[in-house]
Amino acid sequence: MTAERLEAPPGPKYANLEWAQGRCIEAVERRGKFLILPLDHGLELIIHLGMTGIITAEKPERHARVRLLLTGSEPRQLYFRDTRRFGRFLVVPAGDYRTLPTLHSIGPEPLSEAFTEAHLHRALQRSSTPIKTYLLSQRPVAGVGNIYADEALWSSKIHPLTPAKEVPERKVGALRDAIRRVLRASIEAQGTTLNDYRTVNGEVGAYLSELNAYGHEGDPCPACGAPISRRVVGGRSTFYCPDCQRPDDPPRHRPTSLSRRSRSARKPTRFESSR
DNA sequence: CGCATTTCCTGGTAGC
DNA sequence: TGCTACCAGGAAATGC
Repeated sequence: MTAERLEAPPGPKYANLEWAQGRCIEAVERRGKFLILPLDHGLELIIHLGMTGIITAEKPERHARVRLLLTGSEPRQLYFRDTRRFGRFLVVPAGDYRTLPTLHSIGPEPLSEAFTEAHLHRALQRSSTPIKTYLLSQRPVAGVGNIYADEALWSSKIHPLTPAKEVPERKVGALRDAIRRVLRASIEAQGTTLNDYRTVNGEVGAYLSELNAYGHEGDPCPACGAPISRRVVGGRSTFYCPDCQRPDDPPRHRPTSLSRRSRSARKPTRFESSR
């Protein structure tokens, strides 16, 4: 194969493409959101699609960053198109992730047996950063992005600003299960298309219609009817139910319209008061 | 080291 | 219509 840099400036996001010259792709693997393609001669091709990246056999009219020439018995061309340049496409010595620090500290695959409640509990004990931000760091578990962090926290009734180590022990199992359930369901629906995302076959993902919190500011919470709130956490849009996801214990029973009314006059929660 | 904030990047759109 | 301002977010860089 060969890999040719097209509309892409020099820099760490598209590094060492010349090393791919003459190499063979030996496998296609994945860790979290990173694609890892082991090459011969002890190299690896690392691809991260970012927000808008896609691998396509058709030459894109715009934003083609890399062209791969596969020189097998049946030569093929593949293009990496990446409108917003949030993606990466680079060659590294196998396992040398010095320019990809997230791959150093990435957590277990969410759908693997390694991602247990005990693992998540231990991981959460290590950080006092807000649980939402910590999930996005990829450290406790791989592959959770902004949408699925919000959905999993909504499902497990955890306020996104809760310091990771303060997530109640009894909710850790629910969070682990919610992460797995949400990711499985989204994969089943071919992902979530807000604007740009397309599957490898060019189709939109249908999980958008299954979202309970993300993007639903002001809409009634599907669980309790309270309006979904939005605020910025760690620089990212964050949607949550201020009633289901209270910092302290959630209601024990399904709320009635009477108890909802009474809660609307409740004192601000610890996170609301620090705004 | 931990944690918070800023940066990268383009296209779509709200508002005037 | 044309302009500016802002928003979307994964991961790295920067600041303290």
